[in-house]
Amino acid sequence: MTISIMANTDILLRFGERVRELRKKRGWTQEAFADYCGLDRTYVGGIERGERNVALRNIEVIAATLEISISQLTKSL
Amino acid sequence: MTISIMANTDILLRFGERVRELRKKRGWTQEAFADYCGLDRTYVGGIERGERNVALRNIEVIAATLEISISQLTKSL
DNA sequence: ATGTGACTTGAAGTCCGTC
DNA sequence: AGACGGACTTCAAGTCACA
Repeated sequence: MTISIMANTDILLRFGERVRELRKKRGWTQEAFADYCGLDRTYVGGIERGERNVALRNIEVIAATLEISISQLTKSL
Repeated sequence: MTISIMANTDILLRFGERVRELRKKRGWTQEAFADYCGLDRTYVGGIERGERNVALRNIEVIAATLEISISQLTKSL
């Protein structure tokens, strides 16, 4: 029995899916979102695909851009 | 007026203080905690001093070792 | 509008030690 | 028990051209 649909998959994939979900909910493209974050478009793409082991400072930037706390951003992980 | 005592200070410092607080609450030394995490003792020391921009995989390891979720670990940040 | 490979540079992370 | 330094290796950060 699973707690969440994202349980038991890699943390980077789960984080990426979460970011993508929240970004899309706001109707933003990857490119626009990357601009808001002050990050490169391809870097954000890599995060959403679970290829980047994002560090705390960028996690903070992403949460701030989504206007939620880091705790909320990592809620379902 | 401040929301939290740790607001407006660097995210790395806040994270480090949070880790230190939770580690001490469990009565663990830095070295023992580092061993449990499978990380280097000097690295964990650096994290607690706010000198390390910890990435997601290690945040997950730290949370798991403390037996809490990442969301709980980053609750007060 | 996004995925991907290749790349450089700076920081993550380890291992030795001293105070 | 923990801060801190030097030297080292691995990896995250950040960018680009092209599909």
